[in-house]
Amino acid sequence: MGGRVTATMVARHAGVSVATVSLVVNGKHRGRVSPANVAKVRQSIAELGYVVDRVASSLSKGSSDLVILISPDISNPFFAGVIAGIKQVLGKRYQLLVSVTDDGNLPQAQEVRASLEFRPAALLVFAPAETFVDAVRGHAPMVLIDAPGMEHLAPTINIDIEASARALGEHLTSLGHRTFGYLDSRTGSRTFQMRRDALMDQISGSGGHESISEVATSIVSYEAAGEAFTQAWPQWSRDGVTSVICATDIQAYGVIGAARSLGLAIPGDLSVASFDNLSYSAISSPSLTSVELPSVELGRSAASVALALIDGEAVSVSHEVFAGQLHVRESTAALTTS
Amino acid sequence: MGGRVTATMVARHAGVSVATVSLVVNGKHRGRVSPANVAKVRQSIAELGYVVDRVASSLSKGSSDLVILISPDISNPFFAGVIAGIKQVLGKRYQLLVSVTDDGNLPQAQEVRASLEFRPAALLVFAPAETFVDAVRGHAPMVLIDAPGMEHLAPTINIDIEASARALGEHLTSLGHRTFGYLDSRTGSRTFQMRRDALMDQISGSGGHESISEVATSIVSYEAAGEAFTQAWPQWSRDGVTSVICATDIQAYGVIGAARSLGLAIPGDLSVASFDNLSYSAISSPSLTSVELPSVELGRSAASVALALIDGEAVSVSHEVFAGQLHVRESTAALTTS
DNA sequence: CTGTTAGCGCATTCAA
DNA sequence: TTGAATGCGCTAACAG
Repeated sequence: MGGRVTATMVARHAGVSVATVSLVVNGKHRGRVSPANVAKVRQSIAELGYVVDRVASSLSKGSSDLVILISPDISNPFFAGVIAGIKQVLGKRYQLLVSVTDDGNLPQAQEVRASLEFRPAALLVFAPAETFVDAVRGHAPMVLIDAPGMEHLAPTINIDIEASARALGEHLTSLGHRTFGYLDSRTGSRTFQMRRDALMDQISGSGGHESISEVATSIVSYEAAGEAFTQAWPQWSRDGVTSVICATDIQAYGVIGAARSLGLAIPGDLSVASFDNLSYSAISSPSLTSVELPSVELGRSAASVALALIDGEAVSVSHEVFAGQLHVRESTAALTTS
Repeated sequence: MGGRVTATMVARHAGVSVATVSLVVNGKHRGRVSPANVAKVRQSIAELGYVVDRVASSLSKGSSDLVILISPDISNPFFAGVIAGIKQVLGKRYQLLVSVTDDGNLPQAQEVRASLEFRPAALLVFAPAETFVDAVRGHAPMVLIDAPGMEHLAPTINIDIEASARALGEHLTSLGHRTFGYLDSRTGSRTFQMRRDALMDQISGSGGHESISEVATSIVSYEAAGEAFTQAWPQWSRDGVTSVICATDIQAYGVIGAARSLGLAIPGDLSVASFDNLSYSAISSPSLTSVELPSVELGRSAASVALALIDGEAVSVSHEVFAGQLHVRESTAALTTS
């Protein structure tokens, strides 16, 4: 306390005015401040240990240097990749504020509005609910991540989930599977819905194949997924389900764990596959067949668009799409018995 | 743009002064504003869609409602637990800003200073380096998490890593293991050092037992750990190592993967154990013997102390300690052959 | 109880 | 090229 160094103190120390100090610290002194004064100011700044007060600066400028990412669930390591990508592109100039929604819910208008109170330079919203966009109304540049179907609302970075889902469907049908159980994510994000829809399209569209027998739902957690599976299995078993597909890897782990408890062999009795391709999926036992989602690229791209928006470039509702990649591993196998 | 509603506009709309509006929005109107005016203000706020500008508010008050967590590595799911715990306690009043350090480095003075620019209500620093504390000097209340040996600098929440490490050591020695390899974390945090030291104490102190033969080091990543193990194994093998202990679960996964590539059976040829007890550790194959670290409790406790500090309570350099819990699983087994 | 006033620290006019 | 003055929107002290 009391230890705060202000621009006024620097100005006095350097024998110049606050305005001069401001110009120097913001690098706007090209031909506006004499080299001698620039040097004096720099010296004083160093001696006094002055740091710009971003709060005051933000108030004066009308917007902060904060880029806020609103994301539904960072317990999924997938987000670590997204965040890493964002940070790479943002660099030192902007601080990333990660605002986590409660309980894996989709970002709502409320969260967006709360974030707006900080006058962020930009807002990155992951898998938003459909209803929230009005809240923003040109208050801050906004980029949507993984929000298929919302491209008309704001620049959006999407995963080409359809192609990936199809690839997964093809893989499983080619192994002889005909009846599937699907474990969805309860957050109800569009992206999850599309994963499921594209899969069902592929499977039922392959001619003569039965469609997914039933859809169980759980929040994205190991335990919840295990419980959901345990509950669904009696019915699924009667329906002849030979393969379970999960919206996320974490849920697949839960299913595998629960299936073991039920005495099922993976992939002998049941094939399991999912979306995310976390690192562990390569080494788990059985290793997990999974669709790799380009998390880092997603983050990088979103941040790039945000920067362009901040700089006033009229990003024409860009709609970038990154493709996923299917990794076939031990958890899926051909149907051996009938 | 142009759409920003200010307190002045609300005041005019409600026919009162800005001061009254301020009192109402801050809930400080108990006996200071007439019920009639409170109602009018509330009404106007709703009609106009007014939101407090936290930037201006922060400048005026001298500190923001931001609680900043500086953490070295959110790609480790362990942190998701810590963050969840913090958010539980912080509630709606304070926003949590997660500031991730680059590349899994320990939080340095630089990160702390940058965070200070936002005038946070409090700072939570995870596994800090020893050199950084001067940067804060009473600018903001600070709580250290998992920082053994730094209790004299600030209120600290620690894991009782010694007891856990001892439990792990006992488990392994009781299985007949006498020679150990240890895979450390390169970040060099005190907590990692203590994990190792306590283990060595236990092992060598058990009388007649050989101590850990050698210490390999890697950053906390699956790949790096695998490489470190592959490099260390020839020597370890000659030394008679029968058990490898890792500073984190993620590294243990790497070791298990690498060991497999070398044709080693786990736990037949080699027992593996570690610290963290991530969810996956229960279902990996072999499932992993691991010390559970109380991540959520850690976060909750740190946030509680932070709130107390914010409220001006003189937290007497509290030094809370949470115990870990050993989960024995398949990756460790008794020595069968000699 | 209520309104008026004076900053918070900085960026940005506008004169000089 | 520089400095003094103004305002960003709000809170807190003060006066009514």
